[in-house]
Amino acid sequence: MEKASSRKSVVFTDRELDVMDVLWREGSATVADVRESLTDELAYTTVLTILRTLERKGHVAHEEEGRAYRYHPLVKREEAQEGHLHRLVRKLFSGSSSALLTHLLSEEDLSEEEVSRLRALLEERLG
Amino acid sequence: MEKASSRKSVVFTDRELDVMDVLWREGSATVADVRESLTDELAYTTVLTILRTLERKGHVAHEEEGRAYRYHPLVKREEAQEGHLHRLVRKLFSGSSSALLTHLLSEEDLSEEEVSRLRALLEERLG
DNA sequence: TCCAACCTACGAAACAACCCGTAGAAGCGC
DNA sequence: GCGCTTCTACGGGTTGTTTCGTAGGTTGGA
Repeated sequence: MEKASSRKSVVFTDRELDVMDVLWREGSATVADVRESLTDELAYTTVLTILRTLERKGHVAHEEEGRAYRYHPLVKREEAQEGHLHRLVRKLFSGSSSALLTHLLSEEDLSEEEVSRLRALLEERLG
Repeated sequence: MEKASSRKSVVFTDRELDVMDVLWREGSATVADVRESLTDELAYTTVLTILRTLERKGHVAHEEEGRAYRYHPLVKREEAQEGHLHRLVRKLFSGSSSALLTHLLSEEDLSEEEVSRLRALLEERLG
């Protein structure tokens, strides 16, 4: 009997990611906080709706703070990164992480500093 | 005046990716071909609809072959990889490619061979 | 007290993704 | 010719995303 990992990979929509990004950066935030931190100008109720959706999906929770709600993330940024990354690898890179890495190394513009940091990481990995 | 890069980054939906994957692997394919190559069992017309959508979006084109259509991709897999990757980096990794690389190196299971291949790539990059 | 400001709840419109059924054209076999 | 198969065209249903307006509650101050 296959006992699969019961953890479902975490994936967000574009707008949800914008909102989650604020929560991850600030730790927690009210609706007004989120709205102010977003680069796109959205109506107050729009932000609230997104947060309510995220809560329904189990990605955030809230507690009352005065007459407002304070929302905080229930999933870590790292989990989302992993979820989206796995998806990308599976769907576009034929399941090969190294193909993605190769692509990144050759296509993206990395600073000298970044390159050498990666090299250090690889060395450690090989060590 | 800001003259932005006129190239819009190529992004596909999940199902579209499934279909594009077939076209990229086979070079070109008829509706029936695509349908057979897909792992999920979809109705014939469903596959056709997806292909027509992709054509409307300018991602594939077709020519007649006998009484059927033969579809072929207009965008390269690499372009899609780049598009999705950029999106991921921008939305989840704060625009830092190296953060993604670091994540990949530490989290994913890479074979020894893959690791050394990457090291070679990195050396080349540094040289 | 009463109004303006701010909050949540709710509904709904617009659009896209996803899936498929039916209609109708075209060809093959008998 | 006639029926069966195979193909495209088209429309529609369901669900999810995104956006916002309106309603109604609460609070702080004039």
